[in-house]
Amino acid sequence: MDPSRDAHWQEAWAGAGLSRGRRVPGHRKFYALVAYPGPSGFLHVGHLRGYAYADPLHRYHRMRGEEVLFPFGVHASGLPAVTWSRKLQNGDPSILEALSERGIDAAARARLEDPEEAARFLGREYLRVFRRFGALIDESTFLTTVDEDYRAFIRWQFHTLHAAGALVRASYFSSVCPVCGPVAVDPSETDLQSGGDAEIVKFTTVPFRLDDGRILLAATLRPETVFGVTNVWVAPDEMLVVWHHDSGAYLMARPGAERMVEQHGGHLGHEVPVASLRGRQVHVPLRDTRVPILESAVVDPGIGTGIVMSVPAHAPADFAAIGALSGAERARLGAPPVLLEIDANEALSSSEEALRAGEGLPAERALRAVGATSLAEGDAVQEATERLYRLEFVRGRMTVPALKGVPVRRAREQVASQLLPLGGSFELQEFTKPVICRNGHTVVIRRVPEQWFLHYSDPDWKAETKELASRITTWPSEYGRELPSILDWFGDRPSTRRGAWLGTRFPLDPEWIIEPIADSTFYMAYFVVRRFVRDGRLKVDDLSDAFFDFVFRGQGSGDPAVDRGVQEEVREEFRYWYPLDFNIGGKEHKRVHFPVFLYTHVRLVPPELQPRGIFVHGWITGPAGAKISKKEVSSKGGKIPSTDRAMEEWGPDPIRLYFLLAASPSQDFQFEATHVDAARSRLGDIERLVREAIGDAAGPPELDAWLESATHDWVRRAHAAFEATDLRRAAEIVYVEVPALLRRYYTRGGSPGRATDRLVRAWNLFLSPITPHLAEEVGVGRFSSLVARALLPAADTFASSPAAEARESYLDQVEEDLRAVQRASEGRGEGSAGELIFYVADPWKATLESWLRDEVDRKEPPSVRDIMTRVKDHPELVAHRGEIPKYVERVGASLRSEPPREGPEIDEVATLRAAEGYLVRRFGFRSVTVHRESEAAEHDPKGRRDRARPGRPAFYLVGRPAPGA
RNA sequence: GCCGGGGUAGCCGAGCGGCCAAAGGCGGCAGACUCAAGAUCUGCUCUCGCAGGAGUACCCAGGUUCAAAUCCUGGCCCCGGCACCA
Repeated sequence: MDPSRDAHWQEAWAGAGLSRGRRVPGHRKFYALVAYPGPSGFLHVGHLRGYAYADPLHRYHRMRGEEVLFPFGVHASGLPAVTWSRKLQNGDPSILEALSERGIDAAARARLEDPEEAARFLGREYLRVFRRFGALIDESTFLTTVDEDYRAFIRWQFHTLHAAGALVRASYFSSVCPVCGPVAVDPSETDLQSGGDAEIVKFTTVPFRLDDGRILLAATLRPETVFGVTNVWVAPDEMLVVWHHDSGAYLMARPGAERMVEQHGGHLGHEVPVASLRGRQVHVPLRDTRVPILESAVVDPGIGTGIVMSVPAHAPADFAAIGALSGAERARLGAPPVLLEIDANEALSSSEEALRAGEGLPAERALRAVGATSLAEGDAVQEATERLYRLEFVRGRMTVPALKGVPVRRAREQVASQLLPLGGSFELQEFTKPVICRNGHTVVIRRVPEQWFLHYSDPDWKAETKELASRITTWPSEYGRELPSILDWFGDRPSTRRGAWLGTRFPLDPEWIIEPIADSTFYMAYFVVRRFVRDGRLKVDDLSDAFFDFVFRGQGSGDPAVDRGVQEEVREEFRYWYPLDFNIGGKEHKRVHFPVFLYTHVRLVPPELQPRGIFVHGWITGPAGAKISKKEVSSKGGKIPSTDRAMEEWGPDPIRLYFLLAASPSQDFQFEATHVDAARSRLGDIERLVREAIGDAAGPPELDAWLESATHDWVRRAHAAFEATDLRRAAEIVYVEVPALLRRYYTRGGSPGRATDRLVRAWNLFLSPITPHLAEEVGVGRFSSLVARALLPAADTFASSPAAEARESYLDQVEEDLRAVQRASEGRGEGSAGELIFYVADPWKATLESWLRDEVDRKEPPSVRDIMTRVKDHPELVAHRGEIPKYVERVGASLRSEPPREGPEIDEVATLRAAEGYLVRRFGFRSVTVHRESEAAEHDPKGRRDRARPGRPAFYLVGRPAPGA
């Protein structure tokens, strides 16, 4: 079809007001949306996937006569728009290019340096793209989460949640740039220059007291190994610093001390050179013993506190460091104690076994396993450390008297809690690698006191949410099974933060801004109200708590200052569209957005208004399943085209069809331009088939009956697939099966006429949900108004004829057999056959096979003996008793793996005779003749007629010599 | 580590106990059409074949079953999430 026509139909839909959701009392409704996107930049085709499912669902329901609502907004909260604006401000070339392509002049561009403006701009841009994609979005709902009316809504939501006891306060660790404010540390590096893949490690600090009362504060990941400490390491020639906290004074390296201040307060004091500690001893906590302070390069002063407790038996690095000491020093330390053992009953993997080979301390053996001998082999020592730690953590049990038999993972917690009352034991968090913010500052982890949390760990709230999760429909259903464990794992979440973020000020404390995940959990309800604001029937000032209490919860009588009638109308509107039928989103929402969406609805509305469904789709990936990178989306060489480029290249319908057919919605798949080409050419075929099928002449009655019946069947199945939101199945039926059916009808000798016309009318309508532009284009002249608002036919519009369908599948089977034989004879170079003679099985064989089938159903092996006993009493079969044993042998075994024959009996002879002309044409035979087995003796030179089975006629291909032979 | 998802023909991907040598597409081969190329259409695309069949196959190794790509056990490998990132 002509791609320039796409816009024509989009305007026609808009002109007809199709996208506008209307409340029609008494009509069924369908309300679904795609989880709104953040304004992080321009879109590529991958972003359209959710809409490729959402729009067909809406269109399907519209064509069932339901009222539908498909809203859209932009989740401007948080950093994405801020980051985008900053990039624009810094002259990011790809943004500048995209803007100039869209005709944005310098003045308009300058306005976009304001993040809120940028969010609105990108939102309108997304709307334009979705319109171009053919999605019928109700644009009167369009909002961003930084609009004042939305903020009023969010303030109400938080007042209400607070009143319901859903908010609590506690301290919290947050990644923050000391200059720019909070940042998200994640691999996408939206907020960062580098270090997005850093992980957070949590050290426990352990105090080692000097005789003078000062404390060396070591940091460890394995507090339980305090029982194996032989000495304390410090970095040679370093400077330590005193950290004052409460009444304590702790010595440690400066970087760690600074982290301690961030995370636990206090302040730093004077410096102390390591050299001044030389030769001194410290007391080991939880043990009545003293160990020496030693210097070693094993210590990196940047990690932890720069003070390391040495556990040579279990830490390969410590063992290696001891090896570098002088003999005298080593002698002073004595034999390092072994603290734990690996359960001998545990089955170990071969790599784990390797760690334990040979003699010596565990650390010694681990070093041997990786082939390291000295501290200089850093990577190998590191590997030994990681492998040994993992093994001991997962499989080890303590052997020290105080903790005998306790699994290491439990001992770790126990020791940590024993250390706590001693003072000086803190949690110290740090990144595994430097994290640098967008503006070049080093990101730190800071403790935020009095952070507001949403109290998702509340057992009652959680239980109610799990109950809701068990009621909703999920696609795929696996997600429904995952949800309970996700909800179990779900803990309290910070709901506010400070910094340069977009969002709504927290009404209970305007110092804080509501956190982006928390302000996007109930917005489905607000879309309904938004339309009234947009139409000017409500003003921002009208959106008071009293108003929302009434509209969403039916509490009170609304805001006295607002027109009563309008409030009641909004309430009605909300009651009409709610509950939400589907929340559609990518799999990234599985553990964050969808759970909080359920949680919030549980708190705010009664069960009958709580969500009905969640639809999760996978991602479009780059090669090898990797996440799409920036390079791949880049305008030139990128494999993933921008939305506009894709629309120009293919138009919306091929992409929509490609998305539906390429993979199951829940799976990730790689974008392949050649596959979109294929979808486009498939649509070309379909267009031709639809256009050619017009006519009103009757075809062969049996063929027409079959086509009619097959149509009954696919229409029924297509409805079932859409109703079950099995969109891929629906697409398969409409775009693969139906064209194949029509082609088969022609091959079988049908031609365009009344029968194809009827089929194609239904087909044309079914093309509309997924490829709406094509459906309109080919529907011109066939339908008086837009296809998009016509009603889909019911299956019963078409007469079902099991007999006609049985005849066709019989013929299918016959053709399959013929082809198998032809293949074999062609392999011998015999060329194609000239004559075809059929022998149709005698009726007694059907009786016999039904007996065999009985035995199979009873799970008995077919037995000649049993059959022969039954034959005795059966006059019809007695006559054939000579042939029966052979037949049972031949057919009995294969019957087991054949499906039972279903459907009505057919007249094989008549069916084959009716198909004579077809078979001649199809296979190029000179002639086709059909005999009953019992009457075929003189026409069966090769004795093939015995092979005939009910439903599988025997045949003889009278060979014709190959040309030239 | 924990929690998910996966490993299917040259490639992308359906299937998830018997109708499976495995949908659909891409790529490849052959034929039709064309002066030719492209586009389009038709057929083929694991191996063998003594006529509708046999053999080998769905990561590997075992097991359950009359029957396994599909169920179970154990390996190996890949991908994602792990907390504020929507």
